[in-house]
Amino acid sequence: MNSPLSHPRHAQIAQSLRERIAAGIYPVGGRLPSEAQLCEEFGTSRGPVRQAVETLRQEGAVNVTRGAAPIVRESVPSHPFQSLVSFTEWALSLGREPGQRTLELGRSRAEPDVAARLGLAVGDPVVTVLRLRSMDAVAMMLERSTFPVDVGRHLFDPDFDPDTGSIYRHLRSSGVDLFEGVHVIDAVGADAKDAEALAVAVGAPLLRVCRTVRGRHGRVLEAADDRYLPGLAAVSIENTAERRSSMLSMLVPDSHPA
Amino acid sequence: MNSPLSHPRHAQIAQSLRERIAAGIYPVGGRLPSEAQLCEEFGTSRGPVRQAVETLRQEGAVNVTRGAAPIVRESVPSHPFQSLVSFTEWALSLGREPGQRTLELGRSRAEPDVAARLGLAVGDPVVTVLRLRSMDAVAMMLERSTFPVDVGRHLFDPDFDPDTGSIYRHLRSSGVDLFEGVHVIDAVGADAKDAEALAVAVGAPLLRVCRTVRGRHGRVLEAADDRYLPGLAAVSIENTAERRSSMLSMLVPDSHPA
DNA sequence: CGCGACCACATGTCTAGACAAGGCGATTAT
DNA sequence: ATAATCGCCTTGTCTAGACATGTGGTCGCG
Repeated sequence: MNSPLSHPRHAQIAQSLRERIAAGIYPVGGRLPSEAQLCEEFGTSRGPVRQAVETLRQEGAVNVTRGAAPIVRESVPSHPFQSLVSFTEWALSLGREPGQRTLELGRSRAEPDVAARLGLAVGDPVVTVLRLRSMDAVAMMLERSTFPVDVGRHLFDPDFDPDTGSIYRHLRSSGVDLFEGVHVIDAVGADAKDAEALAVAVGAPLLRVCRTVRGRHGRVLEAADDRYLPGLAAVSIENTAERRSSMLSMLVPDSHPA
Repeated sequence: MNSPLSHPRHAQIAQSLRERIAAGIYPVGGRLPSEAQLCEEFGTSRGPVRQAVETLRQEGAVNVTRGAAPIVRESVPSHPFQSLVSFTEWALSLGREPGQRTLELGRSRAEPDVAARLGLAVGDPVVTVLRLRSMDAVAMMLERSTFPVDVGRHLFDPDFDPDTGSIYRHLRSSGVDLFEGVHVIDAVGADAKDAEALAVAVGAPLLRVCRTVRGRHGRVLEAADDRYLPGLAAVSIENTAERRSSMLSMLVPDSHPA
């Protein structure tokens, strides 16, 4: 019977703290109020307050130490899941104008590598998209995306224009539940298609991000290969000694060096 | 400091659960015992048990849903902080043999870019290391590392051999408290030094990881520029819709220095 | 045999209180 | 003036219990 239904108290408190930090009410380098003060202000016990502060700590917004109130960290804006999966959301969160030009869109049959990533058999039908993504009208990334047909068919909906809207927003509104993503990052030399679309020489270094997006029950809903122009984009990861990180691991291919 | 026996209960429970998952006692796809059962087994109230399960959830080891016991996820081994900062620890955690050859080691004066990252003035004295890192005797990465003098001076200790030991292990045992790291990842073309050390052509694509490691109070203790041969190493990041991630953000430089 | 309703059980959230351990400032001693 | 000390305050950990809410299997009905 809370006022904003379905939002638990700890989430409300966390959101309040986020907004106050963003507004400068709690300045960078300064301290948050103590848990006791927050308890009194929000009228709760320590549980929800501690959960809210813990959330902010995980987001990197505050530094928590025993014995003293949390310190507001220099702002590394944290990105919700959408920003990590959707180029459109990412650009908007940076205050920039996302753009896209669809170079190819159609049905085809899964190649072995894509089939493996999607969990399909080789030759199974899939939907593939090739889009050139830009930010503030500057070409930045070439996106090769592959969906199983029951997901990709939404891209042919009459109310969706792949040159205008965000694929992810459309998929979400179509009831596709994107839950988790794995990003594998490495460097590659531009192939012929990359070179033409991004206006670089063949073999020029590109930052490749292979995204594999799954639904809540683990089914792969998208396998993508994004190639970014270096210097325009980079991936930043932060971690501390306080906790293990499942979010980052460096991988070495199983195949041993030849 | 922290004796292993002084670990709080929730950490002990989390470690037990990790080991049981690794041993297959809780098989992948199966369910953990319910909180009530764990409470009884470990003789605690729900608090520590919930904290332990939450830790495993953040590490990506289990999927937690309301109404049913957590499901053990397909194992993506999570890496503690050390593995992300130390090439040696990383290699060992993969069961491989780390190697290194020190190409340069000495004192110099901070260039503008390094000075900015270390929080020093241009021309301040620093210690720089250039090492070729290998795994199972295969060259994999060229590491350019810079330390403030009061940190880097430990590299000249008579009991330390930069061609044998892990720099991080030595620094830690010298009392340097490495607490958090930021990794910025992009792609670059090999310069002359890279090309020679890694045996590739000038301009060949390399995966660059710029590490900035800080102590507990935010002081920068190391600024490094690691360049990996593509195909031998990649960075993997995982995140879900359940919570915001401060650990990954894609950056766009405001202006773009050569 | 198919299927919907139901219920036991699971996790999510919150309360109130207690003690332990560390930080930080004020006070005191050198 | 400087350094060590003391004590208050803050966070870390844990207990015991309560209610809300979602899952999944069972059982009965059609």
